Amino acid sequence: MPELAEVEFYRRQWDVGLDAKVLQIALHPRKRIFRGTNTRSLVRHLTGTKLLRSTARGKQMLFEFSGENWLGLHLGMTGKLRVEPPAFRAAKHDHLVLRQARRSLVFTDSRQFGRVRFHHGALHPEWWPAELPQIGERTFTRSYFDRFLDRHRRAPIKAVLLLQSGFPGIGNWMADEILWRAKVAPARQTAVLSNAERAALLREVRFVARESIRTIGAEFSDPPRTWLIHQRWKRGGLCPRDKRKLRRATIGGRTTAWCTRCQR
DNA sequence: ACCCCTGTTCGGCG
DNA sequence: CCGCCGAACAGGGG
Repeated sequence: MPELAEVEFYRRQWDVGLDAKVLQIALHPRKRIFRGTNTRSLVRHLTGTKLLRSTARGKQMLFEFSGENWLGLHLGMTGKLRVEPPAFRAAKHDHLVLRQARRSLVFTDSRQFGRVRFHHGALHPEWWPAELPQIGERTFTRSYFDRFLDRHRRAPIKAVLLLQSGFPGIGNWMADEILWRAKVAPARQTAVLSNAERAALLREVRFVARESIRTIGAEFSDPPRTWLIHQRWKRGGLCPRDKRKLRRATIGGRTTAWCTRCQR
């Protein structure tokens, strides 16, 4: 499920638990979701702390707790955050439950492609990409964008848009949406893109990120009906612009939908 | 039953 | 060492 805007939506689900203490923590340390994480340390340090704030960078979320404690969550393909009553019983895929007096904060992920990390210390954890320019920040400039594309000249632009080290938060549907709006075919190598095509791509990267956060990120409401996302998984889905049947193929390792007429 | 999947990581190859 | 690709991870839904 989760790309930039969905991550933002789920992060906010736990806002109701801000400024409240974590009384108890329920987890199963052997689950794959905790790979590489010291769960004993997590439980020992986090119990009794207060949830102070949270942020997201791309698809990664960071929850800060009192006493210099940091919980990193990644939703993978099927992760979700939600809130349940205090005495709620965790179901099979509810891998982490933070009990507060008034509620339980729940992290669930059936496929466990997501991840739970923990860090105790005064500064951000080393795995937190604090310096990586985010789409929508002033640091995400045309020259930064160009330099990233130039480092991946032989790859199809679709694959490059999916690289989290350059486009934090972009996932499969957003990449298709961006390419469709910019009228660029997904298999084009970045090396052959014109200056005008690069400009269009950067413009649409920003637009799709901003608009999806405004709609999906705030209320999980649908993006405008004219967006490709509403057509791309339908059998016989049509290009919203010229009503031609969308083509589907695997590009950059992922199923890709595009219009062969308006994307060149 | 069978095929599909909004993500990341790792090993192989050039 | 770098960039690119395909497989693997795991479970649920159509």
